[in-house]
Amino acid sequence: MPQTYSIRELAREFQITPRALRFYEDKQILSPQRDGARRVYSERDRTRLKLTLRGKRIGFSLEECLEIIDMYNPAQADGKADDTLQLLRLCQKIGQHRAALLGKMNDIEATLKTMAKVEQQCLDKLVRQAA
Amino acid sequence: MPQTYSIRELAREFQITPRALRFYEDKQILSPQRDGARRVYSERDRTRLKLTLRGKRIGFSLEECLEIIDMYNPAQADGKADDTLQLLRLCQKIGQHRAALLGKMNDIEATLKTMAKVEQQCLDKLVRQAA
DNA sequence: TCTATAGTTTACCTTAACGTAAACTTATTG
DNA sequence: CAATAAGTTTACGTTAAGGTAAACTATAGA
Repeated sequence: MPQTYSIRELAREFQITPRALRFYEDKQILSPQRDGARRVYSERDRTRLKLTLRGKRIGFSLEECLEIIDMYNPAQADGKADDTLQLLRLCQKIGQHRAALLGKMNDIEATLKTMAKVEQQCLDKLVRQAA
Repeated sequence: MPQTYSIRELAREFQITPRALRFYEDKQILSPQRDGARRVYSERDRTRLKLTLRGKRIGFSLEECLEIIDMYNPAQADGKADDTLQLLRLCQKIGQHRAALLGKMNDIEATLKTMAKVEQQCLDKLVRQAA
């Protein structure tokens, strides 16, 4: 039988509160099963949560996270499958997201460079003071 | 004489509103001079704005942006200059920020990998449909 | 049986980052 | 001189992402 998790287990593992998990459910990011009234999270929920938190860390809103996750999640294997147009649109979206991510990478690299400079100046001063 | 900018010029250049610029001033990020009542932004303000927007794009709050900018800005050349302890603390902070940024880079790379996979699957399907 | 412990829903509160509207002041221009 | 256009302050509104409190249920252990 497949792994499942209680709300507290997931909360503890990812260092968030149960409230946040319920909130994400409200936002359609998670959709746990129920055991009576209790939420029972599946491995799929756990994965979606992980991706959500990853998205948040790089500055995406929950709405954006949801869009990205749903996009990359071929769970919609409904009857008629994806038609050509859908697939092409997906490719377009991927291109856009890739551009956004590469932009963020550039921003990070630029910041890292500045930091390295400041660190050098800083160390130089320290050396001079210790001399 | 040094370059200066009106609120509208800066707003247009960075695709934000004058309101946002006033807001950043309120948050101590910018501190434009005045010509009567009008704000006159210096090159320094422009740079700080640029760094702020860069920080925002990689998911930092305005408060974090301010901290980072002030840290990397050796404008506090006050009388007694930086003492050893201050410099060491700065190095520590830089280390922390670097770790955060590297973490974000990893998150981005992981996302890019997933995207590439999905794109491949997508293109495979398209090829099959077109065949 | 009493009491922790984990869980639930409902509902209002909070913070960040602005948006929006009102009411008013210069500066320029037809 | 009237009318834009750009700017100002003050103040209330809004959205996202939860926090927090109240009131209640279910279950496991002393």
